Amino acid sequence: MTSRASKCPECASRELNLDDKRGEYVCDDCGLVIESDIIDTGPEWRNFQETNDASRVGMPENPMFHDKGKGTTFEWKEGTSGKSRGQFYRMNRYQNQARVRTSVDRNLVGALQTLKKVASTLGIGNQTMARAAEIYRKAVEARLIQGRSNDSMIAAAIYTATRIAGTPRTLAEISQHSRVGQKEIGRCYRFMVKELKIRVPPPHPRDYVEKICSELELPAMSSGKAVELLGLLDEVEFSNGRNPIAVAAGAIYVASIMTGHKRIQREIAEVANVTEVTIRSGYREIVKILNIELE
DNA sequence: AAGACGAAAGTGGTTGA
DNA sequence: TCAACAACTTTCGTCTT
Repeated sequence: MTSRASKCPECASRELNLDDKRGEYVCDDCGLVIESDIIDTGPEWRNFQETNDASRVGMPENPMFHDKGKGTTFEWKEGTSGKSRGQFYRMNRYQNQARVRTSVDRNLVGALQTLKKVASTLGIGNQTMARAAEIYRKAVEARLIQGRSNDSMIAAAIYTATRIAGTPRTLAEISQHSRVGQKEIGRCYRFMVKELKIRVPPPHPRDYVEKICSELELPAMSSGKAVELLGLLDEVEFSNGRNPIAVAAGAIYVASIMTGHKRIQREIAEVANVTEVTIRSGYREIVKILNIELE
């Protein structure tokens, strides 16, 4: 049984949504702000935008650089004389030494490279990658890395970021691309989320529909139908305690038949990484609950 | 032959005493 | 800490088209 940790303490609703700009979780039903100041992904130049004070506040921070892109580099152009070239070289070197001085920064330099590599082989977008970097930075700053390997914490940060972004990757997927075992990633994830007080919404079957459907080359009509079915299933809390991927797979099977683009159970089972048996029992329950006649 | 079906036994994680 | 438990997997023989 999968536990559903995040519930609204006020009205017990499970509809908690992340307000990206404000870094808050808000209950859809009663509007209660569950926790604030989680991760601020908004631009850092609000001072300039929100007031008429035109003071210069610098570029938005880029979490993919260990110093968030704030460092200075000195450049020379073709034709600069040998003497000043040497000067520029020294200036850059001092500057770089200064930038990488603290232990946090030293850790971050290598880690962000690894993070980028792992995330891009997983096909994770820049937004989510940046969020993972931000989470990882917080973990380093909170001294959570000691006793754990960098790589496993990087993997955990990526896992967390994809879940928050609503495009969750499985532990197995991340494990495959990162040389860290699933269990280890899971352990680090739980530890990190707890220590940094990050609220991660439970994954919804809907989050997996796009990915599975596109791998099956199903048209938007079918994925739309699947999402629609999942919406109806929500009303009876069908997916409670179930593997959301399995639920999504079952709904997609039904939707593929209903929309005339049938995919066989084995195909769906393969891309969703569940067994045919699971899809079978899932979809049988779905058609029963929703009173759907197939064929 | 391909696809769907479901029984039986086993696994790993959660729950509640 | 441990047993009970639901969901899920693996395996495999059977039914349907």
